[in-house]
Amino acid sequence: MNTYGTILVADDNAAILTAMKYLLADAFDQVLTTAQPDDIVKLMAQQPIDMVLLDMNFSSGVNSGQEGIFWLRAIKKRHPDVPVVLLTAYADIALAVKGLKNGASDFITKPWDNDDLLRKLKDVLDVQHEIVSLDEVEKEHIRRTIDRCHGNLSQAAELLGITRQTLYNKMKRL
Amino acid sequence: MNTYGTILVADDNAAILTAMKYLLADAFDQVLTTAQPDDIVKLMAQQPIDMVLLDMNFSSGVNSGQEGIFWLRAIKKRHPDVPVVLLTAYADIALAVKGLKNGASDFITKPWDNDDLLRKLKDVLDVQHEIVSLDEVEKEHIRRTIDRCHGNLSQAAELLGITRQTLYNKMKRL
DNA sequence: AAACAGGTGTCTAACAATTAGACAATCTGC
DNA sequence: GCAGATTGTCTAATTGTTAGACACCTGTTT
Repeated sequence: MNTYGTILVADDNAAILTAMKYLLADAFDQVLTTAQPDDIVKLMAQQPIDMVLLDMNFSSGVNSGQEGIFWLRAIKKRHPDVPVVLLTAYADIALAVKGLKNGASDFITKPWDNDDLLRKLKDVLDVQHEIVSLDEVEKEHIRRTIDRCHGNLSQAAELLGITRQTLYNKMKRL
Repeated sequence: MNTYGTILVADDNAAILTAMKYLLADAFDQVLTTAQPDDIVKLMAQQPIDMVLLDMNFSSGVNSGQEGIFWLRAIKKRHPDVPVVLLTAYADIALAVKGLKNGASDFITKPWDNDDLLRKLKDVLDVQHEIVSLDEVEKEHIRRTIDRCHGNLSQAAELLGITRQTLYNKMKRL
């Protein structure tokens, strides 16, 4: 597998879109670009997108990154599993933290290093979690809930919305 | 509820530990401090800790933050659900991203604003305490898996480790 | 010391969910 | 148009879940 599927690049600067098209052409099957953030969700509804590279400063006069956070949320709301990598000209720690808390996979500052950017995008797609069985998810959530209840099984069962006996059974089987 | 439990502050600067003791005394039941990172896991094994505030630059000559990442990983490995907030003197975006990717809840730069820091710690603990029923976790995981299979229910059921009929039933009930 | 409250481990019997297996109908790629 | 995969639906056997109950243990209150 030497291709990483379809990537969508959203930036209001046409020059950056062109640069990205060339930079990403080798690694990705298809490189879509748009200068209009409204198109992101539309495009994602029309065809499967494997990754989004999103500029944080769409409204040209605004550099708070709030615009980018808004579109990030819009993407994550509909497609929580599609990784979004953020791109910004302003190296702002608070913005990076906010972006990651809202589900972004990485945060890259302009000007970027081509090799570094490619490596980061590939890393994100490589690490993208494999699908786990329902049982494993259940087991993990039970483990964490019991941990949070400091070992109190009655309380854990109540929080989990199951009976204490069912919790016993699940613990035995898992 | 005007108390947020026990917080552990780890920083090799004694002055900062003292400052934190005073700053956090009102909001937290108990404020533990240590200048030795080895003590963090030891203390957490001895008593329940609700939150860790971790300095990123323990080895005084080193400012890469690698030391902090190491201890963050050590904490998260044993206690994945205990929130860890990072503290650093060097506003480094790459370090902040790495910290959050390794499970940190927030990232604060020195010098900090007292009110801002308190608010961030409280925010972390407020969202932390949300408890999710097993059904909701199940529902969410099913939704995501079906999404990833592009709507192919047979494939989704197989990945989830359940039968197609069971998947139908769960979709109806949830 | 006795009463109490909360948690544990275990059991039963009714009920609900899951399973394998089957079937025709529909969708999809070639 | 055809073959393979997917869907929607069904049955009967198996398994899991539930409410309720019981004795037991541990700390706390009276």
